[in-house]
Amino acid sequence: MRPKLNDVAREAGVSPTTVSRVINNHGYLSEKTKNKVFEAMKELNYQPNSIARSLHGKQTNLIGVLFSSVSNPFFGELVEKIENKLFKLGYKTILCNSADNKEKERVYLNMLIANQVDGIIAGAHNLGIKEYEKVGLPIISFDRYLSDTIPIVSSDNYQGAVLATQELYQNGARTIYLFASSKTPNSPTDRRRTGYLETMERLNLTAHEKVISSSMTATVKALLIKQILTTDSIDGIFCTDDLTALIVLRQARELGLRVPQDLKVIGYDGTQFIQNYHPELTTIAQPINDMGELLVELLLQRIEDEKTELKHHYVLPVKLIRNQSSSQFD
Amino acid sequence: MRPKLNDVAREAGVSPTTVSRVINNHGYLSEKTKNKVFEAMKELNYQPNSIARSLHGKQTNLIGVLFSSVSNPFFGELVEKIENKLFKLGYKTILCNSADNKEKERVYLNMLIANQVDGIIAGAHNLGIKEYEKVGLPIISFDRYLSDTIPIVSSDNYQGAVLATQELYQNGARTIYLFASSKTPNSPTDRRRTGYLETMERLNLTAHEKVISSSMTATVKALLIKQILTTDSIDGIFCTDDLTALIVLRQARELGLRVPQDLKVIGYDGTQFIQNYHPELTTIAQPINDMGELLVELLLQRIEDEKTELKHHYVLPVKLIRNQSSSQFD
DNA sequence: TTTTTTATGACGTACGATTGACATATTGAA
DNA sequence: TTCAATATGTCAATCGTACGTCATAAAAAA
Repeated sequence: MRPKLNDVAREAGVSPTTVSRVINNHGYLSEKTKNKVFEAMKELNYQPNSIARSLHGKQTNLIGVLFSSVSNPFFGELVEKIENKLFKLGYKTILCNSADNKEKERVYLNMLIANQVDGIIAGAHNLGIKEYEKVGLPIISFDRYLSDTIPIVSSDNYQGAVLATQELYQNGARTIYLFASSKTPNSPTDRRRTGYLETMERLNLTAHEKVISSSMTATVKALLIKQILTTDSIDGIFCTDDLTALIVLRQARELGLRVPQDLKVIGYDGTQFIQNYHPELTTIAQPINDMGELLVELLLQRIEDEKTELKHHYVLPVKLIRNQSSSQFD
Repeated sequence: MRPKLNDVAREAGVSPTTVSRVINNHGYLSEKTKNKVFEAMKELNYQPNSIARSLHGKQTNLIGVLFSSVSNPFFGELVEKIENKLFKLGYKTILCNSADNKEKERVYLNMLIANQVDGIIAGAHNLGIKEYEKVGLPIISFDRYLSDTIPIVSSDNYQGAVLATQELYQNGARTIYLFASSKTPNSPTDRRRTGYLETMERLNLTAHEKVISSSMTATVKALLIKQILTTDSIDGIFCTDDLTALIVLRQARELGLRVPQDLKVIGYDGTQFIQNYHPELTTIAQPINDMGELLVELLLQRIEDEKTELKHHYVLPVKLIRNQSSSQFD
């Protein structure tokens, strides 16, 4: 049986109240007593039962972190940043991988409520506004609109797309395609799409959109992309995520297309992973670190004071990482 | 204020006791009352406060999942499997990224205890046996020895190394190097090392070991590897992880070494990610799915009955995934 | 009709810690 | 010496739920 507050009191030769006071640093306390109590705690390897403390209305210091999947390096890295920051501030991360499953997301949401989490960082959004609004907990959303009261943190998707399209253009591409992972409004991909479309228009070029759905397996994506590369005559592709860009590079190589001479490719996300292991890929890097920090920062502000005025949308700048896949002399 | 059991009782026009009975399906209950209660629960959007339930001695249904980092695709995928399985069985995952930091790991361990987790899956091990033994909770370890009482789940590291080395040999390599991510006993890498060494001996070949420390950045690794490839005359490399293998492939390409003609390379892990995005790499695939399932399975057995007899070491079979990096005709 | 079985309510205690009210003792300063 | 500040103890209520004990009533079986 784990030791409890009373055991510590007995061990230290003080009253339970005093032990509680020491733990919470509450009221008058002499150094001597404090030390006695601390020693007793160490001796018994005592950890205050946070369940009991939470029941008292104290915070649980639990934060629900809801993403579709951590096996995607982008989310893996973002979740890692978030977890790190939360840990530093004394919070614990409950990891929820919704796998883009509406039902799972709903169950998770309820579970988080039942577990009295202090707040939620939501990076998976398959549910409607209503479901999120009735949660009644501080929520910060990553990169997607949930409701008018839930702040959003995202990278500058529009500007990223503009940069990407311009980069392709400046390096000589004229038949520039967009490979988008989905085509849903309210999704970040859609701002990237808009950025692409408007830039193409400004450049007086014809836009070409292809949806490479994120629900497809890599093999199917590869097949589809190979087909597009074979039938269409393309010299520039902006992929709304790096992983799709990797497939494009591979298919291009297999088809004997030279990159960047025949085909310029640019991705989006710019994870550390991509930078480390695919330094040939030009990409729009999201500020993963800053986004993680900000998500946590804002959430904690809301937790400390639920009436804190927050902007509805925090847009963080992106950065073009120019590499060989778009520019011969990088 | 969130609704409580009493509110539900009032709403449903029954006694609190009855509501509790409905929730826990305890004692005699008519369909009619059940429905009334369920409707009231839905009406008020009521979620039993799991904090309060836990305090009452029930399980918390929280599991601590301790790994060094989820941004590494291998751990990302494994954690995802674990989280999935746990979720299916009604458990919640508290994610802990120790970042190979001893202090962080210790703090996390204490935190998990304070949070009354029902058990721990430990995939980060920088602490000594004692620290893990005094946790006093069901623990299952991934791929590393923690103590005599803590079961281990791992892939067949020895056999994997044997397969890898043989594969290189059978494809003609004779100067076969081992690129190991560390050189600590008790670590899985060490069994891979042993497998390599013994196979080399059996083949009457001279072993060559190089440590490519996992604490180095990708750039430094690349530099070091380039140097080795330049000075030493090598025709086969077994890397104890896939990411290092990727760097080797890239450096070889930059040095004009043809793979697999001049140099054969084989990695270890075989994540879905590698299979999707680097289908050229021959690798020893760990059964990530099975390992995740087994880790959870064993842990829950221990939780349900702490005296369950478990084997001390569960070794799951690995599979050679033969691709172009080791064999010209794959 | 009598006895079981089924269905619900009322009440109290427990889980482990927090916290306020109140009492008492030991200091040190005025 | 006397008052205030400091230091500790006792006691009880509280958080939201679970569940055992009793009591009671209705429905079903004997």
